[in-house]
Amino acid sequence: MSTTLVLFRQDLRLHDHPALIAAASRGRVVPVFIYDEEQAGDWHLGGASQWWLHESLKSLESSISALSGRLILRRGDTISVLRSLQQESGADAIYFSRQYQPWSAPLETLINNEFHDLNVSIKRFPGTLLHEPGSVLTGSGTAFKVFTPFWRAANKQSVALPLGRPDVDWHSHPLASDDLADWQLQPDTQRGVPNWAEGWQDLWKPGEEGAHLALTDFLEAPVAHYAEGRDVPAKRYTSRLSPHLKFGEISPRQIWSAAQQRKLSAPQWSAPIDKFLAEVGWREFCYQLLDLFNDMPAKPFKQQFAGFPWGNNREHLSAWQRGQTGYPIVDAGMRELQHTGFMHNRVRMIVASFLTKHLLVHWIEGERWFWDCLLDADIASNACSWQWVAGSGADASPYFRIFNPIAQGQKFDSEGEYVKQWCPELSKLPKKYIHEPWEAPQMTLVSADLELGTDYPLPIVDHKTARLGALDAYAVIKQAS
DNA sequence: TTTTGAGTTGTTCGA
DNA sequence: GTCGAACAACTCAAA
Repeated sequence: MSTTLVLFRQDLRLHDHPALIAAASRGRVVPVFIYDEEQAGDWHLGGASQWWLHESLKSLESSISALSGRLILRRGDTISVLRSLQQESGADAIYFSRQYQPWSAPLETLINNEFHDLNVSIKRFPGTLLHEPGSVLTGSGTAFKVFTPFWRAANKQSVALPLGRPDVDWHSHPLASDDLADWQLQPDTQRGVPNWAEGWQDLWKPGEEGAHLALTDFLEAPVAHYAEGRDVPAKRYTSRLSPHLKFGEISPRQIWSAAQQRKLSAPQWSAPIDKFLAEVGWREFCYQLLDLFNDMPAKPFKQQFAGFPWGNNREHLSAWQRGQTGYPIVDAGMRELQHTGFMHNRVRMIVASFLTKHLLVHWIEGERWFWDCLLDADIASNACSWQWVAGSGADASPYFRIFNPIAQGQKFDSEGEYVKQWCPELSKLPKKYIHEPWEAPQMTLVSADLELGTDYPLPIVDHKTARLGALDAYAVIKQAS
């Protein structure tokens, strides 16, 4: 009887899991998750993501327990842990889903080398992307660097139907397993750590079941309004699937398949459903770009940006991080991020444009902050999106596209609902001034119980001046290219 | 090889 | 108040 170690990584699900299916078909299965803090180097899981990981593992643990199995948790160096687990369990194979982070391929090679001479079969399986990097190419065989043609070409390829959950003969040997709580992935108020994740339990339902609920709820009705609604941060017209997808609680092809079915049952919603799928397409696009350019998280994709005159104003960066820039839509977004581990997509663009263009702070600072604060922080999407906003990425936003935080607020949060939710000190301000409180007459401020500079900051930079400054800075790039 | 058309999400200015 | 043009030129992808 064969025994296979299934190494769970960012694929914390039991359905549509090719590695698990293959393992189940050959005999007993030992499900393992290894918490390796060194593996990703600078890009170890951020705080918010650690919270989610804890919850997601708890969920996977209980799903496996319900099927009379036991998820083995171990902490430490992946190779050493695998070596001892293989010995303890007598496994003759190790299966896992392929991952695409820059540090994943080297690790997979190490695993191969480690077990090569021990007669342990190492196999990796797809399951994290719709299209493997390298499988969607231009006519001349190169990677696409523009999204639209990439997605058109990708859509000409078929996507297989998702697979079901296999019947698994779980290994019953008493292997030692860590207690999840000992990993201290979450703030521990008993140890005096402030509970920055207060209330997150009510906002999110990590785990495979929660992922499918989110998908079903979204496709049930909100998706109908997706095309325009996704731009309104006060409304719930986005899927909020990103953290589930990041941890692989749901696979992109499960999403793809459910969306295609929805197009059949609600053909009138085909357009917004395709719009939604294009966002899944962006995730694919980002991963194939990362595959093409491993340094994406730290280096500009466009060479000429290496000499960009970024400022390094720590006070500006700190005001941005704390949601104290004096621009309500920016501050609301940054506070939503702090309080929920999430930020609405439209607002992500606004705050990112503000940091990189108004404040001329290097995009990598924003990338790092998002990495720590976002539940859905994903190495490919995060890096590509920051570079897209900054202008240094593939298919990037042109340099002169500088979001006006006042106009964006007025356009997408016209009633000021979103701002009032996250910046309660502005809640009595009439909506005429909600996106530019400094324009309000003194009388209005008094009756709104608001003293600018005390209750809420004055703008840390003037929009018009900052915009011109950004255009100047980008002129340097023009000359360089 | 050369040519041609197109490219996620915007803003400002002036008619 | 609304609308179109300018912003600036480049790179990509396909014919």
